[in-house]
Amino acid sequence: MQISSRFTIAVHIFSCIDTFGASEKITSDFLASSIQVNPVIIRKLLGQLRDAGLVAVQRGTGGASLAKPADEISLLDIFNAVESLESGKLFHFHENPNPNCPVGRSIHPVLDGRLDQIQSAMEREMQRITLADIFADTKKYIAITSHS
Amino acid sequence: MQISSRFTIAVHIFSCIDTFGASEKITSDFLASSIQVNPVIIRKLLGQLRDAGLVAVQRGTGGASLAKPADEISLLDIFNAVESLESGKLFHFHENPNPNCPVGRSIHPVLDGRLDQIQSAMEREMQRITLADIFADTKKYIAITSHS
DNA sequence: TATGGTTGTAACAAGCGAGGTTACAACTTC
DNA sequence: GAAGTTGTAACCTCGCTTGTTACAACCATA
Repeated sequence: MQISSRFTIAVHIFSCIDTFGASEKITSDFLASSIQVNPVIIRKLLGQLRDAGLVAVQRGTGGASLAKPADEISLLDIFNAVESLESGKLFHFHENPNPNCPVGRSIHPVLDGRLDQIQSAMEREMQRITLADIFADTKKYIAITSHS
Repeated sequence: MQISSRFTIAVHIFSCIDTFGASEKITSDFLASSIQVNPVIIRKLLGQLRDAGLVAVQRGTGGASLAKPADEISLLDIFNAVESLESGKLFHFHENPNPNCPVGRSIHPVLDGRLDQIQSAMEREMQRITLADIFADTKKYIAITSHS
C-alpha cells in the first residue's frame, strides 16, 4: 500500500505559499487550482498542518502562511502531520500470531526492533530534508525553465 | 496508510519453515494455525513468494521450503515479492498538478528525486537484514524463553 | 487406479481508508 | 449587511485488504 498523496499535496501547498505568498492571497481555491484537487481536500489538509503548528490559516479573510522558518520544517514534520499512521508504525503487523507456537510467540520480539530500524532509516532521511531545500530547488527549476 | 501485514506474515512463514521444516511438513494449514489467518491467505502469499523465487512449494503432496540460502534472502526481497507497489514507488503522487502554474510544473522534477532518496534509505536498510539474521534471533529467543 | 491430503485459484463479501463533492454555519473585513 | 473565505458535516465512490467457500488440479501411496 502506497503512502497517500496527502504528503506530496502538502509539500505542493508549501511551495505555493513560498512562491506566491508575497504577491497573492493563498486561499484553498487558489491552491486547489494549482494542485487540481477539490478545495475541501485542501482545507482538511491545511487543518492538519495548522494543528501540527506548521502553517497559520486566516479565518474569514482567508489565506495561509508558514508558521515557522522554512529551514525548521522538515519533510518528516509534514509527513507526521498529514499521514497519521496507526500508533505511529509504518508496518501493519498481523494481529494474532499463535501464542501456543514457539514461532508465534517469538515473531513480535524478533521483528519489532527490525521494523523500527527500517522505519527510522526512512524518518532520518525525511528529517534531513527541509522546506528550505525544496524551496531552493523550486526557485532554481522555475528560473531555468522560464527564461526561454 | 500502513504497509500491509502480508510482509510480516511472510517473515513469519519463513521462520516456521526454518524452525519446523526439518521435523514437519509445512503446509498452508500448518502455517495458518501458527499465524492465525485463513489458509487461503497463506497459499496466495506462498504463490507470490514462489513467483519471486524465494520458496519452493510442493503441489499435491504439499509443503513449503526455502528456494535459496537464508543469507541470500533479504527483507527487501520479501517486501518486493509481497507488497507490489504501484510502479515500484512508495509515495503516491497527486496525479494532475496544474501545468499552467509554475509550481504545478516544478513539483514533480523537484520532489521525485527526494522521494526516491527517502525510499532508497528504507530499501537499503531492508536489504541489510537477511533471513539468516531473523532465524538467528528467533532461535535465540526460543532458547531463552523455553528453558524455564 | 482409487483415495486422501494438498495446492492453486476463482468468486464473492465485508470493512476501511482515500479522494471527491455538496452544503452550510461561522468568521472577518469592508 | 454583503462578500469572500474557512471549518466541518454528511454523503458517495473506488480500490485494497482480509476473510471465506468452493472446487479443480495435482501427487504419493495403498
